Amino acid sequence: MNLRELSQLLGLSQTTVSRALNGYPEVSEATRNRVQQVARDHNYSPNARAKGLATGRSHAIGHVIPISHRHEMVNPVFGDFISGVGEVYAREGYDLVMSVVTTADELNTYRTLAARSSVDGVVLHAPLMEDPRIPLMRELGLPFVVHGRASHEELPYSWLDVNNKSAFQRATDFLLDLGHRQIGLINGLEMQDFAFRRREGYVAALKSRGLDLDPTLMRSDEMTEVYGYESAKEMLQSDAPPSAFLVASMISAYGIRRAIQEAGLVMGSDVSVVTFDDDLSYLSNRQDIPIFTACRSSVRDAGMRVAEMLLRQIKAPQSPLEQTLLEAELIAGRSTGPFTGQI
Amino acid sequence: MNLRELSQLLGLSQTTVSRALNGYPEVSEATRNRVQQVARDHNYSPNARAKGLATGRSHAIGHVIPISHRHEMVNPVFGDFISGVGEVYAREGYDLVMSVVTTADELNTYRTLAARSSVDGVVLHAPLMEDPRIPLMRELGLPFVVHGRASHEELPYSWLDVNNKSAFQRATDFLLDLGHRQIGLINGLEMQDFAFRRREGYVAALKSRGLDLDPTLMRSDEMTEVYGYESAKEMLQSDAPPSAFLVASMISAYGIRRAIQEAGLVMGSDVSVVTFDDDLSYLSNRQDIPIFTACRSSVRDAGMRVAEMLLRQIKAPQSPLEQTLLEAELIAGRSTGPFTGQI
DNA sequence: TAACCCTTCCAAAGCGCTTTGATAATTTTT
DNA sequence: AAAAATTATCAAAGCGCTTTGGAAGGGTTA
Repeated sequence: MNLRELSQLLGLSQTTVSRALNGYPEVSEATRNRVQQVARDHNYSPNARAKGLATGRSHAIGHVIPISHRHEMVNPVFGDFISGVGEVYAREGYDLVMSVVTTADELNTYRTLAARSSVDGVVLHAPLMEDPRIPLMRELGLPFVVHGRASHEELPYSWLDVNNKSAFQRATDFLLDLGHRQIGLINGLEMQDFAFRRREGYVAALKSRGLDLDPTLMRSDEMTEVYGYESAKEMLQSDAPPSAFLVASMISAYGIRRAIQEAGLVMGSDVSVVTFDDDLSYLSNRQDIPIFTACRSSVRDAGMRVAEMLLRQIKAPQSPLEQTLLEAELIAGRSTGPFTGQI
Repeated sequence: MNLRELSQLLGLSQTTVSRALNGYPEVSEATRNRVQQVARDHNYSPNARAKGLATGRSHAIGHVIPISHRHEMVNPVFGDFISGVGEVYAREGYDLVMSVVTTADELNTYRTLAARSSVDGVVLHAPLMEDPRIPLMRELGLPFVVHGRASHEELPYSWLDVNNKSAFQRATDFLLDLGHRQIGLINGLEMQDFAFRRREGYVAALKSRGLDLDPTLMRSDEMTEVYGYESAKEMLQSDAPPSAFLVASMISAYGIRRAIQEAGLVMGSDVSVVTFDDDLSYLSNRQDIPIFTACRSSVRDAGMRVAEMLLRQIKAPQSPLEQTLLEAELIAGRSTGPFTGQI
């Protein structure tokens, strides 16, 4: 069922039917109702490609997911983020077009996306400190919003980010206030902007109390369970083991907890742990009393906000760029306690 | 840069340029090379919508992700599966169109997808035992492949599934061979076909040795860490605690391990655990010796195969339906050992 | 009654591509 | 050398929609 058939069925022109369905005023209420009714009865939906060709927009948003071929990591955060943006897109009638590409093809994928004009805008994920995608998007003239920030980017752009620095600074302060002095930092890959900023927060907190940094207490890698486990295990076996850990992901926190238990220690009394909690649905930390003390910021919520920002920008291209900085909550759970000197 | 501009630039007709770029034979090699060169120089890619409108196909595959609004769960398996299908789509020049919808809207989303003809085919996720999507897809005439199976569906359809029953039957046998008799089953939601089949495997193994089922040892729920923890904790506190657990996901297995450690027991000697391992990149169980004894089947690999099946079907609609049954490997790790009677 | 103005509808062009059916240009066959 | 076959190119139609620029029809006003 296409527009021509539908209009013949109704004894009206395509013009009138199109206007009736798209809410234009120059059609009487009576005909509009009749048209809508018949369209519904025949389960008519306009052909997406034809509509797009005529209007010049695709009503689709692009998400490019790079897979490094060394270790095909799919960030677990990704699912929840997508579910957040996806909900908004669905509500607003936009499609989500995803391209899974190798990091080598990434920039070309954006070029092609723009050249074929298959999307009206894109969301940039996991920015590096200096990210070539941002100037590229400007060059291509494609609306975009960055989830995160690129510290070294000088020109303005739209972004939404969690205040990673203040979150980790507060978390570190929290541990310091509990009396901990040896705090292990189990960070994500520090080429990623978020991880770099978290480290800055950790460093700032220590510095402001005049404490020295101990490089043996600072790790940076892909945030798996095993990484958390191995890092914590090694640190706990050292001569001056940390009495607390600050960790960048729930999954690695599980690993740290395992290392603590395996060492015959108790998390929350012997060793404290503070984690960053993206509030993932399958890795929930939400109990009566949360298992982990954590900086919490829902990545699903971030996805919804990013989507709204981008759609606003697409609908009103002249509107000013938006920047949103979210503060993570620091929620106290069972995994922290005062320094006991037991370790 | 569009086709008209490009052809003017070349002093050729649109026809010739189009044929040159699409590999048709009725154009000389000399002109073809010239056309391709100039197209590349000007970064020309044909407009996706115009091409789709002209050819009648979208070169896109739909994935509909339902979010139950009770608890906005995004299955962690999802990310790896998407990265698998996405890699194949990218290689074959297809887009991945994702719709995140509430379960209530799900069927209508498929209807709309078909009516607007925005995709050339769809992948069905997480089938129920009796799944209304399968007859609907037939009605809509949209090519589709199911990841999993629907036990109660009678007519043939394309699917790819892991042999969940034999996997859990082997796993149960493995535990029985080690001397365990009280085996806790921490299953997924049994309205899902895969979970139902896993349970069948567990039941079959017990029955074939003349053992009775103990309903207090069988749980079914969304597979979170806390679910694994709570279930194991309760079972271990009972009068006749299990000496082994069979669990449907790595995440819940983490929870079980935690409950075991917290009870002062050692996983792998006091209590054995076998899990299903989807080989997720961020939850890797791949060590020199795997942490968990597990039925392993890579969901990323499954995604790649599903995508290949679907694209084959789209390219040759008359070709017969394909059914693929994968066997999971049973890999021995550190989490299992002979029954000691210590529990 | 004529002139004018809304309201309601429509014919036709255009979006950027593919593809059909011809037409020139060249080569081969008779 | 003329006829036939092949090669290389093109003009134009069509995919299904939106949108521009009218044009009827009915009601008001002068």
